[in-house]
Amino acid sequence: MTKVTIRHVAEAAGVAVKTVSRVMNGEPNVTRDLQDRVMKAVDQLGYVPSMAARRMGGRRSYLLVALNDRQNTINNWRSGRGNDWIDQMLHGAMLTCEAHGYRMLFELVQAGSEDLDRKVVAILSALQPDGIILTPPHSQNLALVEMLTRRNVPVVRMGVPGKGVGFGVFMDDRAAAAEATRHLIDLGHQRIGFIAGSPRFEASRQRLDGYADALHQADIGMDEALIAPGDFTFESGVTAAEALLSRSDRPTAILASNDEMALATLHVASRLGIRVPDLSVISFDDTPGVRLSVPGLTSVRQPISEMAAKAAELLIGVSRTGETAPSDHLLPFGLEVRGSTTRVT
Amino acid sequence: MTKVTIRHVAEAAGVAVKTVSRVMNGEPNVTRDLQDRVMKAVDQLGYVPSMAARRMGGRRSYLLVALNDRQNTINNWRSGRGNDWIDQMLHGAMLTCEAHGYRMLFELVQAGSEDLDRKVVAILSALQPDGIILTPPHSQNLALVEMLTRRNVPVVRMGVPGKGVGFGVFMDDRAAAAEATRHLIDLGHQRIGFIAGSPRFEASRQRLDGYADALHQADIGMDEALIAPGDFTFESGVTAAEALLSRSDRPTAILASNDEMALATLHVASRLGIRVPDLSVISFDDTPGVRLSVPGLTSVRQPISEMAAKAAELLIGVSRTGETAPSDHLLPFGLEVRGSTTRVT
DNA sequence: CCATTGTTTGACAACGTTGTCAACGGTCGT
DNA sequence: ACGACCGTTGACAACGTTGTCAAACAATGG
Repeated sequence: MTKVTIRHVAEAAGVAVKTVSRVMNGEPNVTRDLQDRVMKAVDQLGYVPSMAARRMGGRRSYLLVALNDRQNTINNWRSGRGNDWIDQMLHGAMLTCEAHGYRMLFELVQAGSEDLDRKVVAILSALQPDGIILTPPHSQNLALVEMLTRRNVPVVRMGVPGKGVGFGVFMDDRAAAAEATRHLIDLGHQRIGFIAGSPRFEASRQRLDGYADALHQADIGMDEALIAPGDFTFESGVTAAEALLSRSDRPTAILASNDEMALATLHVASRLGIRVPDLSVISFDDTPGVRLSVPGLTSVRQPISEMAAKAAELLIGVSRTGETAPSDHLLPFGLEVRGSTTRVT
Repeated sequence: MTKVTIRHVAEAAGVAVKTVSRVMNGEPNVTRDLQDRVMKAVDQLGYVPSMAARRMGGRRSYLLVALNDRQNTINNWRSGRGNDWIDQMLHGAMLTCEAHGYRMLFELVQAGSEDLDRKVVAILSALQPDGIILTPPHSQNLALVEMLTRRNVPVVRMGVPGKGVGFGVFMDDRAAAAEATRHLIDLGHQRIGFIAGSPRFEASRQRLDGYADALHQADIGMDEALIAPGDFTFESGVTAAEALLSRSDRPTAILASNDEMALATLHVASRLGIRVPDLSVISFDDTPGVRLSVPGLTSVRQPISEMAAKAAELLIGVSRTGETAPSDHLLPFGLEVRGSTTRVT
């Protein structure tokens, strides 16, 4: 019932403390016989090593830290509430972490704050993680990435290419936007509107470019009037949708740069008496709510949990073996087709 | 650039290591003079104590663990994706934790699993947290709570009354259901349907009881035919809504036991050609997506972040001072009125 | 003025693990 | 048969902090 330490296991198995340590860490050069004796004692006593002591004795902390910003995200929900990322990341990285005895701890830090560096350094000092995962918009902060690299903390940047500065785990936003647009074209749409995202995020430009790519490839002229600015908020989506849908030559389909603005578009359309067969809407991020809208929203799924799994894998790999992996890891996106996109009538 | 330990601070300030420790922990019996010298050195060097070493040396780990179940929740989204709790809890507890140098780590454990006890014990052994926060349905698991208590780990149970077994931080589901129902009655509704939740959760019964309370209080007879079973999934909401809305004497308003089933109800209503003025819908949980539906869904907001803040406060209090607080902490809910509830025509 | 009590400070051990290094015994090559 | 080498095992220090205890000193009461 009381605490079980490595010493208890060593005594029970009749071996040295260090031997138990070796077995627990899967180190080579332990005979089968001792290995079995130790494992038996471990099972019997229910021994689990203390992370704190591991960190003290050795070089690893068995801890990964994910740096999130809850305010400045692409796909947060209206009025700052709710952000799907943390939940999905945790879920995605769980298996990988569990398999290697690692944990993942989330830290919320606002990207704009003046003392960001100080805060991050404090986190490093207190937690001494074996690696750190940056989510947008932190992952775009090159100064931050370099500071971490200087301190020898392995870094994964989510949502952007690594380009040699830390690991990058990301999807191809441009290709995704192109595929989404192509999906609309294949359904017979010719006038396709676009609601842009905040220029603060690289992904915004990528998505616009992909949209342009697909139009160009299909020999559809790009009409600047069909491109409306937005900043990922519901309100900006309303404004943009009103601008697009009140035109006499209004588009028959709209590609919104995130779900929130797409839902705003549905909202406006409904108010204007425009129903889905007459307007298709497609968007980015596939956040949980979109499948529950009426109609369900077709959306590009960003592989957040897969990215997190890959991120954990990379960091644990570096921490375990010291081996360095390639910098860039491109993961496939998914186009989740639902009721909001239909063949043009 | 290299690691700054307490020894460096002690040397810089010209005091003993233990004195620095005292200052860092706000212990009494340190003269003003030394305190200032130490703080100056701390600021100058950017010293932040290592959590691991703190855990090794002292009795505290400065770590709280939140035990979540991602599969079996009231307000998860369709097909198991997305759960608002973790994000909100983290956000809610952040300030409290930060102020006391604590961290919060989330662990995902499935409630049904046979080796739940083993898993939890492993978490305790590895992390040695100063307290543990259980979310539904774990918070209902009395055996689990007792096991933790036996091991002297302070426990907060979220979403249920503590009743002397650990702390309970919760809202009054029954009162909330009553208030929601009353809201409908005040709008002139007399025939009010109810979609129940899974009996696996205590909250389901509470909500039904509250519904009954309000009807009774308003002298509206309860029609058993207006109560449809559900299990918190979108599909069950569809079935329930179809049953309720296809009646010749269909209700003019429906209270659904969670958002997902409410959205399903809107879905079905739309399909049947019933629009909002003719049907009001209200629900529980106020998950992020509901404000984006068309129309926005009126919902009872569960104070998750406030509950998490309170939970952290309680656990940190016990860990710091050893003082024990009252067991039960009732937090107010909020009724978020949006477009889905209107005066009966 | 002394005994007593309380306040401030520091020396040192302890926490549970891993890194380092040395000792031991066996195998191989000559 | 001997030395060199390798695989296996263990003794011991180290990690950075807090708990314990004692020393030095100041304040208080008789």
